[in-house]
Amino acid sequence: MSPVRIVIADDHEVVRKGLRSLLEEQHDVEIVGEASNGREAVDKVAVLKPDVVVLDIGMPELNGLEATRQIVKATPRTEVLILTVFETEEVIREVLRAGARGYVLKSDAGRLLVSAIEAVSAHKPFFTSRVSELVLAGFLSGESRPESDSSGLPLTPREREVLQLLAEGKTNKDVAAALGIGLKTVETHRMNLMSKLGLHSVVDLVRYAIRNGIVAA
Amino acid sequence: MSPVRIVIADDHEVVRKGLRSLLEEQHDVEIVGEASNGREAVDKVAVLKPDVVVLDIGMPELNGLEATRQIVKATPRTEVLILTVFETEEVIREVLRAGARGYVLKSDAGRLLVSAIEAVSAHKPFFTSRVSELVLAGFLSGESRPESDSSGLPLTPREREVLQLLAEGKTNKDVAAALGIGLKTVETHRMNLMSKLGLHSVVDLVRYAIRNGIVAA
DNA sequence: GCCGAACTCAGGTGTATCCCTGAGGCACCG
DNA sequence: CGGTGCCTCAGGGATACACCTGAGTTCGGC
Repeated sequence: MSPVRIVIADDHEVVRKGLRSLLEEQHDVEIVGEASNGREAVDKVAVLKPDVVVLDIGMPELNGLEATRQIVKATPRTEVLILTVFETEEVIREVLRAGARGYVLKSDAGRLLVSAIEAVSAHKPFFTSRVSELVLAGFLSGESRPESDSSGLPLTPREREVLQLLAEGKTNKDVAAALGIGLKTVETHRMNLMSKLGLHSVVDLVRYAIRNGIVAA
Repeated sequence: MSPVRIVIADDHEVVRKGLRSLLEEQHDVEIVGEASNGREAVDKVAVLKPDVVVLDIGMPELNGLEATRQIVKATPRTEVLILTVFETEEVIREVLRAGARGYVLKSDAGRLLVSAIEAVSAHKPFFTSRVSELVLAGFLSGESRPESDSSGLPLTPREREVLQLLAEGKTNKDVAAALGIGLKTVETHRMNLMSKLGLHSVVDLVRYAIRNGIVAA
């Protein structure tokens, strides 16, 4: 059986070289190319047509999400395996929807990455446990429990507005004044936000808002 | 000549394993330990007393800056080499001032990391070119001020520690438990923090911590 | 014209926070 | 050996937040 041919895309050279070294310890894989941004990844995959491309999400030029879309379209026989630090539900859902078959967090064990490559190269999906939870929750909420929506929901415009103001450091009272609505209404929005996002404090809301670009850090 | 003994600290397992694999290709280095957060790094360095500790900056529990301070104080014979994605002047200055001897960006070449370890293990400083520019610029632009300090009041080590834990979403009670101190003590630290920084809520503290790289967003 | 989704508001209970004052132990330093 | 800075902890009062239930409005769509 011929070795699994892989292209690695990550904007940090040290990380790429580390991954290359780590993966080449396996005798049945071959790193045929590297890319330091999304556009380069798309091009190299199109030329080299590897079995698997390992993609980071936070990359310049073209991010991993958009790169996934283009690779899936242009080189459908190459499987996409995401390797990143992001673990917010939005990002995971979007990238899986775009066609990625695997999702591994950088905080996961190195051995998991090897397993993920084995699985994905055999055209089987592979998710890290934390990602699996989210995928499963989305599956359940879509299939059996129509009402339980602790995840997988869009925020309403008003909720985003409240979230942004809260993340800017305003108190409930400040937000109420800014929007010209009652204090209790703001509290309701905040409660709904935390419920939808699975968070439990303003601090978490702020971190979420910054991570998702709703406010600048 | 005996091999250079190294401890690696990075919160991403995949990255640690990659670095280990990359560095062990050199016959003259030995990875004697790994840590996934700053506190663990400080502890392992104290026990293992390696020649070099490779530290990431964005780590939970205790960030790389604070870890550097504690390592330099507790285990002065171990040289600190920073390996991170941060390249803002403020962060670089702070960590070098804290006692780090080397600074390499994750976007730099893997070969540079090897060179850096060689230099640092020989007790010689090593900077990436981009870092060198900043260091030089700072040197030229008159680092004449004695040691008064950057902006406003200096935070004590304990305060920075409390700040980071709070910014990670922990409540006062959580922080008290994590540090093994009383709830009231945490409240005092928090009060002093807000007073020193001119802030008035935990949300502001979180934003401050993220802006200044004390915690990752 | 009814239904659902979004927005609005209220009451209540418990916990967390903010801010103040005060104070003991400890290490370092002139 | 007294001073200073840091860490530790306490009491208490005012405010804000977390979580719950319930409910009226508007507006667009089937």
